[in-house]
Amino acid sequence: MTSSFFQEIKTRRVFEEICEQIRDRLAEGRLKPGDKLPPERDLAAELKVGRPAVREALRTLEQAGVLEFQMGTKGGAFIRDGNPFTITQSLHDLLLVGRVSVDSLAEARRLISESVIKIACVRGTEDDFTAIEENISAIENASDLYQRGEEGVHFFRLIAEATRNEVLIILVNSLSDILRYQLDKMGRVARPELVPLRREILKYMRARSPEKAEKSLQKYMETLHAGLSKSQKSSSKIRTAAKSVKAQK
Amino acid sequence: MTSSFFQEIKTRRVFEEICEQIRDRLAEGRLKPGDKLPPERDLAAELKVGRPAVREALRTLEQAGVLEFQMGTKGGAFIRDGNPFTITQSLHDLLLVGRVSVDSLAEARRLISESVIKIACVRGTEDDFTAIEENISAIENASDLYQRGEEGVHFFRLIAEATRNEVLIILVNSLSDILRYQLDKMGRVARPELVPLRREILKYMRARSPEKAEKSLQKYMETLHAGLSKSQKSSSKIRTAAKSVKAQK
DNA sequence: AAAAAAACATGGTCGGACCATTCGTCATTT
DNA sequence: AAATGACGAATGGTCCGACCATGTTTTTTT
Repeated sequence: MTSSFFQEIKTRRVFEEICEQIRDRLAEGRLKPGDKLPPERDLAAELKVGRPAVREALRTLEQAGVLEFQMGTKGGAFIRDGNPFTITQSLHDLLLVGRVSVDSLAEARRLISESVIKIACVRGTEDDFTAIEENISAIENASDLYQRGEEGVHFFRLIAEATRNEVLIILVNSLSDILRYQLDKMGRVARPELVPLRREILKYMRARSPEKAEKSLQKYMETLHAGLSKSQKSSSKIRTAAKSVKAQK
Repeated sequence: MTSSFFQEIKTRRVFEEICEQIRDRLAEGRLKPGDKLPPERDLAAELKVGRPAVREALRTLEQAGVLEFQMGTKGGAFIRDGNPFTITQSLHDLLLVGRVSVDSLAEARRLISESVIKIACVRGTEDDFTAIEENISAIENASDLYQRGEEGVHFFRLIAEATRNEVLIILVNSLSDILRYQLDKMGRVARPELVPLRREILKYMRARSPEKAEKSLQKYMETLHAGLSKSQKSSSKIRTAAKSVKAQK
């Protein structure tokens, strides 16, 4: 007999049914990004449930990045085209409750980035490389360490975008945002030794040399993550990154 | 003048403040997994807000995988140790609203798996390999295609677990669950040609040969994902995977 | 002592009310 | 006639109080 002969009994709550119905309409294509849901009161009447149940369902879907709200007349709940920040939030929550470590996040970023750069070498266009070049200049000319950090995350984002793979872009961005926040917490430091490496990476991308670009990126990552793992000892100092991490539009 | 001279005005809603306070308590270490929050009514009184606002906040945190609820006396809201399923849900929602494609999910899984197996070759223990061996037997002896699919996902999970990296485990599981669901939708097919490949992968893992194991995995992935990209044309048939995908405990 | 029933605490749901924000309309002013 | 401002309507945001559903604890009954 399999271990799943009996399945766990879970009381279905009203708001869960509502969520499922809305997700089903999405899957069927009867709801699409940009569409507006009926007013809460109408929805409640139609579903024969109370308004609080509807609100909890909509709130859940908002947190999931499926809905967004606008107030006032002509306001309401709109289907949005997703919100990659939910991935960041989820990963950060897993860090908060100790389910994942900073080390594992850093390693995941390193591995994914190494795959990403190889693809970016192949698929990147001259426009991508130009954008990266401008970003590198922006980093070098950054007026302060904060701005430098912002542009540093952007550096990874631009490389990921060159892959044209939405999932990789989202993952790289989420991991970068979280790790940058963790690095910031233990004090920002200048890393002038990274300057030549960035240009080296770009050079190899333009030369369409995945292996060399990957090698350069590995050196880059090594420098970037140096000292990160020490943070684990003071995990109680973790702060919620949601306040500082910029939402990914 | 920078483009961020004016910053967007965002009305802070009450429930958002409550969420932030709870996340802050988590970050400070004053709340830990297993802890129980005060009853909703008490929380509302303490925060000088209404019970609905508290409920919406708790609901949001439940959806985020930070809280779980139990009913009855001695019930309440408990801090849980995270819920990797939130990642699956988020990625699936992004697929539902068309923000990511099945192709990009498949490619991401392929790339991450290729990195994962190399690490698993190095860090895997004999226990890991034994578990994988038993899994392979389970796949071959599966009574039906459904069970075979279940065990097939488990195959990836076991390899990922050998890396000892929580983030990689979660990502591989999430991507596998979503892709398996997509594959199921277009009809399950037997793939006997995969049988020898699995044993080949395991053989190279035991031999600690990352490159050879990766090569075998690439062949495996190629077969597995064959025909997946056609699914994009009928994206309207996407169904919510939440009903079928097993929660990751 | 065991079983059944009642009491209780807690989340789940409901209905209604009122506030806050936004947009459209229309009167007022210039 | 055009800009300005006041008002009202629609909608989400919040609150209150009540009751239901569930699961634990206590009491009562057998």
